[in-house]
Amino acid sequence: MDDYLKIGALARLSGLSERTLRYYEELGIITPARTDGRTRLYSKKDIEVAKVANNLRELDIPLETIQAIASKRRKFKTGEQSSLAMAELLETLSSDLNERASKIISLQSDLITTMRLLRSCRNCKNKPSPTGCPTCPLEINEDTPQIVSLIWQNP
Amino acid sequence: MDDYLKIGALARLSGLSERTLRYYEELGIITPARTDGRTRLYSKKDIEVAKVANNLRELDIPLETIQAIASKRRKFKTGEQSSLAMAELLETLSSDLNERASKIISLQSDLITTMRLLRSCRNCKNKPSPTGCPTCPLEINEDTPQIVSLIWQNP
DNA sequence: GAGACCTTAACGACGCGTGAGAGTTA
DNA sequence: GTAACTCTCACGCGTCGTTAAGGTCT
Repeated sequence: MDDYLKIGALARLSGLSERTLRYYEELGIITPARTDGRTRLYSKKDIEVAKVANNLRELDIPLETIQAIASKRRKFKTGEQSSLAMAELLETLSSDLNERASKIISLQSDLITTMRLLRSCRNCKNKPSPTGCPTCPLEINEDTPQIVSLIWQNP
Repeated sequence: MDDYLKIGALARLSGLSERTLRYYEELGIITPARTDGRTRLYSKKDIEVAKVANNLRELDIPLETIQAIASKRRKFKTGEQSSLAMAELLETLSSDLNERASKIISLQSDLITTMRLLRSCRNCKNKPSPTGCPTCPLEINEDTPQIVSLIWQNP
């Protein structure tokens, strides 16, 4: 009995809402046991699964992918086949993550450059627009990070 | 005339769909000119904005945030005020990205460990389940990555 | 009896995909 | 004039958040 959590306790522990936990059950991602009164009982394994699912969702990994990882193994008869299929899945995920990571890194450096440029507007009394401040350091040139174009639109 | 793109051309160039470009206009993120026949004409600045928006969306940064960055400046009268507010926005974004990056890195190392474990199932003829293969290297111990619990559920 | 839990059911937001039907452009 | 493009609705989906009603468990 002590080995099981009810939904509220798991929600607090895992960071997922009760609604979300029920929804994941609908999708077959977590399959808790039940009492006679239909109260969900989450085992230690279920708890781990909930945490992992939350971690993955925080990286915006689609539920479809999570579901695939959770269910793929059952579709095979031997460890051989299953491990091959699983490895392929994880490989795909891993290379996705690599792409994301490199995008994040390059965006980070753009952000830092942009914040440095912005610091030189610290005492500027001009109107913050291309027409109000035509010599603004934000005015686009070759070295300006792309993201500046989002800030420095007309008017 | 040559300086403007119509929606189809921009879609091909930016990676955003036509629908998405129209939606971003609804939100005020991109505001193209129009011909007399209401065909949208995107300037070079608009094109940059579209690309940036796409980059940010590929990192699952919410449109709300993109919209905020695109519109915040206009709400202030001087460069001073605007740059302060903008810096705050970018700061928040940057620290979000830091968190994401570190989550990605730790997940990546879990994935690599897991794929290594899976390689030892390469010639296994057992049924891939805790009961079918009780000595499986995936069986959870202290060093097993959390994500394995997603793979290695019952039955 | 109080508080946590159950189910069903429904509505809403976000970020678009998809299609219909009509109009524009080269 | 015709082919290719574009326009404006408008509905639908996934992933929940939220509220509600009415019941059950401990």
